[in-house]
Amino acid sequence: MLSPCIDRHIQKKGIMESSPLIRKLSAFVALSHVELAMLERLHQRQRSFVAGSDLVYQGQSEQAAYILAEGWVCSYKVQRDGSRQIVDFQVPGDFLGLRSILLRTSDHSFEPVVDIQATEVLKDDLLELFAQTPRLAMAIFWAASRDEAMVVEHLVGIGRRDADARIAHFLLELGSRLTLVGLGSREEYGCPLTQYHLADALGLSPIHVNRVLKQLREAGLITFRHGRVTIHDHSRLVDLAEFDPAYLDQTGPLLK
Amino acid sequence: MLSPCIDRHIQKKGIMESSPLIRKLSAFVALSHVELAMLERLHQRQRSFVAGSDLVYQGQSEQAAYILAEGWVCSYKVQRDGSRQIVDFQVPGDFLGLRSILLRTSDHSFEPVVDIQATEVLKDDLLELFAQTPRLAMAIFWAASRDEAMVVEHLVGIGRRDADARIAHFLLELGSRLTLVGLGSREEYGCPLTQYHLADALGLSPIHVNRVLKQLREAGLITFRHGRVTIHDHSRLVDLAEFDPAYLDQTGPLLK
DNA sequence: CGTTAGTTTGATGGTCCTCAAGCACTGTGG
DNA sequence: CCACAGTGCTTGAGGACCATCAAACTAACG
Repeated sequence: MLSPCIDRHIQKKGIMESSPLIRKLSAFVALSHVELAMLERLHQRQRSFVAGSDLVYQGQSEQAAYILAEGWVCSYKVQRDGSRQIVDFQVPGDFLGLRSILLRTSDHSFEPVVDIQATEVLKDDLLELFAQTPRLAMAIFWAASRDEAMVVEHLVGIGRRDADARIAHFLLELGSRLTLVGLGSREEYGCPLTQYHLADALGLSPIHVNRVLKQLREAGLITFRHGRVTIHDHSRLVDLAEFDPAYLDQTGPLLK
Repeated sequence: MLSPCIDRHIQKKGIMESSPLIRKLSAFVALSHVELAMLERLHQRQRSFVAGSDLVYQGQSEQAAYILAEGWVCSYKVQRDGSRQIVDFQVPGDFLGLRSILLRTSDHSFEPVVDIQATEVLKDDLLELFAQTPRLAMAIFWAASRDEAMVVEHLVGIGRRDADARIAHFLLELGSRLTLVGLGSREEYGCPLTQYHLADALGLSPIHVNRVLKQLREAGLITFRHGRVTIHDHSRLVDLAEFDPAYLDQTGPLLK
């Protein structure tokens, strides 16, 4: 009667209080107990970082990645004139710096938006994981592919959508991502970003972001306020943003 | 006296007429003979595609990637209103659709800019390669990371650079990439793109692209004409574009 | 109660888009 | 040989979207 007991233990953890990463990867593969245990072992080396001071500096040449456990981070590049472009936000369950682990220098910086908890993952840990459990390797590669798809969609938004659609699309994407890891719903989610963050991410000025947010709010579509995003009319918002979540690829486990 | 002979054979191929992919990966790892042979074996299933008709359709769910041997391709997403955003261009030696191999649906389309030659790579071939030669897997993962870094830089360009700098940066990046695979020099390279391609890639209108190109030409910086890009004043152009090629990570073999 | 971070509003102007049309080159068929 | 259509490049005029400058307002916090 031992193994059922272990079963129940893991299942309980898996369903009740599983880490955001596990929830996310479960959208791709149904993870076995062994794989869950491997992932668990990865979560040693817990680190904390305070809001505002960078984790990784642009130009730094080190080889560590992180799994974000709690809080929000943004990755960005700064220009010579001081303006910055936020490339992406990381929410719990996301990897940080996975891409730059193989490039000679990190090509961008990470800044915690709020105080965060993250677990450090060394290059060698990852390579070992890849060698031992190919399915897990696939799952992590899937997560990386999904991250890149988000960057691509972001690119399309900045290149081809006007400010309204751009903001609407961005807030809808965040909603989907947070819902996947159990931190939001279709109607609302907590969001510690300022309007300046939105501006830096979307290639707009903070003033214009403010005006568009006001407009969306008064149109009864969405409210962005006091660290909370509330979606009043989901379908009209989707229509305005031309939001098609297919690129997020989170419609349920693919591999059994 | 057999193995030296083979040696010379491979070396000759390696230096004189090696494939663009091999030249590119050699910027990351110094490849052994075994690894070279593995790569060679990947180049079965040669395919040709004609300019204009898509390789992979947006929304298609299939799992093949390609290695581009000859010609140019662009990957793009179309909007509902018909405008399109080109995400990236692929030149010889580049992978196509490597990312979408794990996502349920391809999140973008590929269009050959000119007639192309490409070799098809199946998911399983790739997985087998990964299992057998970890160093080669690393090299391919490096190439994928580099591709993503280019998309990120592209994002920054559209978000934060004005039209002049954006075009200058774009043409400088192409020059660096082509030089790496032996298809260009610091001063010039062949380029089959139209001004419409530039517009679709850079989030500008074709009209504006034309005006800016004229301006850059008259300033004695760069000429984009008759399928050829000529860089007249490299350092001033780099300055205008704030071009820092670090993100391309092609400064020579990293792993011995 | 002053300071700071974040939000809000107004006025002005520039970059870049859209509409419109002419030009150059290439290939095609009468 | 020449009209022609098609593709790509070029130029002009007017206007939209969004940036910049300036400043008031609110809320949180020591």
